[in-house]
Amino acid sequence: MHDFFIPVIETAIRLTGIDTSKQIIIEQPSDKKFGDFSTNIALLTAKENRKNPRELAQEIINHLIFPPDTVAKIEVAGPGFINFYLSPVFIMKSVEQVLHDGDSYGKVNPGITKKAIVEYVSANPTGPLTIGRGRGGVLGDCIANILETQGYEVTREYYFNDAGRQMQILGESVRLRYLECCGQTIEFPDTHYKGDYIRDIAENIYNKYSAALVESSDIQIFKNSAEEIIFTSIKKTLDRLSIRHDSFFNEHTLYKPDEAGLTTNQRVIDALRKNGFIGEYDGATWFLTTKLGQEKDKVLIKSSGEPSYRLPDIGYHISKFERNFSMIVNVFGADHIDEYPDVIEALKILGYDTGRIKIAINQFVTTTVDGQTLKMSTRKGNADLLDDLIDDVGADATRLFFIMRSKDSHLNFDVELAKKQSKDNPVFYLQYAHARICSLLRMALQETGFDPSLSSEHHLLQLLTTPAELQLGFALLDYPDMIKTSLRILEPQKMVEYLHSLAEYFHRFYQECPIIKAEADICKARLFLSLATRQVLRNGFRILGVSAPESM
RNA sequence: GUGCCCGUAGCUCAAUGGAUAGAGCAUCAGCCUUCUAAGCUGAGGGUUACUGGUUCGAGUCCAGUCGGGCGCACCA
Repeated sequence: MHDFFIPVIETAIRLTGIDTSKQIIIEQPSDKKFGDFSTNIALLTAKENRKNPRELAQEIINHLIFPPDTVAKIEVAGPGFINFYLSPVFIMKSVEQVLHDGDSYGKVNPGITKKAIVEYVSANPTGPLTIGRGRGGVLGDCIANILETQGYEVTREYYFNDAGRQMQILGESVRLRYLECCGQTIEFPDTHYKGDYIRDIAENIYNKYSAALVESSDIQIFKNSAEEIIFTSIKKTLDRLSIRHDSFFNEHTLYKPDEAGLTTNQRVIDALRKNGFIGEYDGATWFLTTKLGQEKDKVLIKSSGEPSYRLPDIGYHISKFERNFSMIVNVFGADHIDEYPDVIEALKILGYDTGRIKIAINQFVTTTVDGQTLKMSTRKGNADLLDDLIDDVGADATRLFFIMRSKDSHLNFDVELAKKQSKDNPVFYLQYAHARICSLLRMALQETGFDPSLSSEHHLLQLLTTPAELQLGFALLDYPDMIKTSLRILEPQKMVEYLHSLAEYFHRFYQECPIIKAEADICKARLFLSLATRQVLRNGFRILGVSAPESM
């Protein structure tokens, strides 16, 4: 609706002859008695123009020209707000638009395709996915879904490294468990992976090779088997939550020389060195971040000659730029919070437009079962596993619970609540609204022969004028704006909140307005309104990755 | 010690710098011979951790204090 209001207001301001350097903001007042939309532009510009805000607001109003049957009332209120009230006809015409657009309602048709990349999960294959990773996975998936509705061609990417020290330790951990399988008594170091899955992998190898590998000190076969088994299990877990990736980017790619014989890592070092940000001491190569005001320099190449994770990370982001993504979204957990500023700084030095990069950091998840909190750590092997959670509460509840709170809030996942098949569980509230509409439409077909596809009768919607109907209609009209907001702040939680209100408005409408029992035209109009509501619920559910049951 | 996140109703959480801070759960009182009561209506419940500052206007921005979480490796 911003596009609807802004040009008209801009014109009016120009006609009043005042300074318009301030940006015009259209907002929805918290209370409907202040209108459907409102702007504070008179308040913002009054001082610099030495005018009384209320008088200025009235002057602006005098020059506002909206198309007929759109804005029913405009008034000055409070200290100088301009409040707009939409006409019922306008609201109901928007509902016709929902029915017309169907699955595309809320989507933006791009003139030029913009490319976006969303990187999420990106767990190295050292163990099964934890609940914490799951939150990031669902968050990333939803952000990617939102981007797709806004005209982006989205690449969903998983970045991983199967070469580093952690993978060595993984291989060693499996080898030790294998030796146990062969009857040896071993001492298991604290630094190694202790989870039961390591034993399973070791047994798997033992079943295949018996004791043939006992003498070999080569851990390659242990590492490789572990990687294969673990990666398969990670993908399977993600699949259960409908989280998918188009591209798995192995860090190894960055170690391959180009035509000039240089690896990406070498190119990064050279470019940073040219700009004076590389130093060599203590046998290592450093990114001189102290020059940027940080406390410590950061190692790029270890004294062993291997790159630290930071160097390929920079190279990886260069690859994102070289693949021409106009928006680059990185989703990761709060434990990686210190990782990205260095990468951004390096990219800035190298001349990349870091404004394209958006970081979405999700805070941790604590799960409570019977009031007890569980904590996770992959290495100690006491991780709370994502698979167990899905087994427990199902995919819909898992997804919805992960994103029904803002990503910045430390999520408290109440397992008992998510398990409940009752109204306490927010998942059911949303799905129930959908199922109820489906049931209603089935009944309507049976009783009145209602045909949802009769678009020639959509104009009947304009007969609807009760507060409950208009409130519901307005919410449907608001859907496209809500998606845009959700994208701007990278926050699918907005969508959950919106759908909750939509469901609530529908239930109220259903309660107050007889539908099948109403007079024929009103009946049709109300069925169309229900149909439009179901459409928006479905579109929203699709973005969140929650199923839309036809009956419950 | 330091960087980031959080502190809002009994509990879990909302609130692009706007008007009287809102939902759900829990508590209490109503609504099914009528399209799904997994629903609806109403009531109670607040010094937005604290102290200053900026602003016409602060839960929101700035400074500081207190409390909780996560980081601060030549691990990723």
